[in-house]
Amino acid sequence: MAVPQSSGSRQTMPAQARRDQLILATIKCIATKGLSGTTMADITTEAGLSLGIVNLHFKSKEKLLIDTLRYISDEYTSGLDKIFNDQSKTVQEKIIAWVSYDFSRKITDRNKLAVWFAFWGETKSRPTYLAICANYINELAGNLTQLFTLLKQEGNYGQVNPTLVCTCYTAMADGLWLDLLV
Amino acid sequence: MAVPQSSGSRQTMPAQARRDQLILATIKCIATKGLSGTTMADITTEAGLSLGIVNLHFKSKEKLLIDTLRYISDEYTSGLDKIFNDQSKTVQEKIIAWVSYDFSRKITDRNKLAVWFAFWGETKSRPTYLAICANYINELAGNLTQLFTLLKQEGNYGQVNPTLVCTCYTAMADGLWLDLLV
DNA sequence: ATAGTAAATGAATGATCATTCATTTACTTG
DNA sequence: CAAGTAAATGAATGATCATTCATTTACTAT
Repeated sequence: MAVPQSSGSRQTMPAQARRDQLILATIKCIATKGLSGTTMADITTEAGLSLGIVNLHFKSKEKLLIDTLRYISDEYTSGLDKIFNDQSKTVQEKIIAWVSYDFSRKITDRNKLAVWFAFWGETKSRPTYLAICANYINELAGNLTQLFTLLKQEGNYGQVNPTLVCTCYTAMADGLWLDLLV
Repeated sequence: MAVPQSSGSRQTMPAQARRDQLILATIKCIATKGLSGTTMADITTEAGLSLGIVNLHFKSKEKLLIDTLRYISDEYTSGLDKIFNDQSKTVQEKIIAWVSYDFSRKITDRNKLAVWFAFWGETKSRPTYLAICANYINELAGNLTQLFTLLKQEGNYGQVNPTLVCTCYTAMADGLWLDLLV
C-alpha cells in the first residue's frame, strides 16, 4: 500500500489507478472534443502519459470507451441503489432523495452529461453501448416503479399508474439534463 | 421542368434534387452506422452515385452534415409553425395538434430520431450544430409558451406558470423520443 | 547488490478516409 | 448537327489516427 513515489521523470502506478486516470482523461476529452473528435493522442496527452499507455491498460480504444461508459453508468446506478436500499428512509423520503440525487451537482456535471449524450447519440449504431445501459436502466426503472407503487398503496391514490409515472419522470429527467447541457 | 430522363447508365439531375437525394442518403447512413461511422463512400453508395458527388454539390462532408441537420430541423419547425399560425384553430385545438404532431409517425421516424440524437451528442464540441438548433428551439418554445399563456387566460387558471409548463413539456417530449429510439 | 519482472515510452507502420481533379458523359443552344 | 457548358465519375493523393513493439525505465525478490 505504498504511495507511488516517482523518483525520476517516469511514473509507475498500480494498474487500477492508471485505468481510472485514463477514464477521467477520456471523460474530459469527450466533453470538449466530442466522441468522434477524441483521439488516443488527446487522451494520453490529457493524462500526461505516452501514446502506448491505452493499449497497455485497455487493449484498444474501443474498450477504453466502453469502460468509460460503464464507469459513468456504475457511478450513477450505485448512488441510486444506495438510496433505494437505505433502511432508515421512508418511501417518501426515498423518492425525494432520488430526485435530489438526479439533479445533484455530481450527476449534472456538464462533462459527464456531455459524455452521456455523446454515447446515446451513437446508441442506434453501436449495440454494445446500448447493452451496457439497458441493464441498469431496467433495474432502476423497476426500483423507481416499486417506490411509486408503495407510495400509491400508502396514500390510497386510486387513479395512478406507477409504471406510467416512472416513465414520465424518467423522460422528463432526460429532457432536463439535455437542457442543462445546452 | 422536364422530367430527367436517363438515356444511359449515368444520370443527370437538377442540383436541388441531387442535394435532397444526398441528404436523404445521409440520414439513412447516420441512422444505421452512426455519425462518426458514416463515410463519404457510405453516403454516395447509398445514393447510388459516385464518390466525388458530395464535394460537387456541398463542398465538403461537414457542410453536407450541417445541411442534413438543417433539413430535419426545418421540416420539424415548419410543421409546428403551420399549426401555430392556423387561423381556423382555437388555442386548445392548436395545443392538441402540437402534441399530436410531436408524436406523429413523421416525427417519430426512427431514422430521423437517430440522426437527431446523434447531432445532439456532438453538440457540446461542435458549436455549429448547436447554433442551428438554438434559433428554431427558441422560436418554438416562445410559440408554445404563448399558447399556454392564452389557455391560462381563457380558463382562468391562476396557479400556472406557462414558461415552466413549456419547459416541462419539451423536456418530456425529448425524453420520450429517446425512449422511442431505444 | 543483482537478476528478473512489470510498466511505460514513442517512433514506425499500416489502415482508413476526405478531398482533388483530369477525364468522361449528358444536356443545351445556336 | 456541332460546339460549348454543366454534371458526374473514380483513381490518385495526402492527412489523420489507432495500433504495434523494440527499447528504456522503474520496481521487487533473492
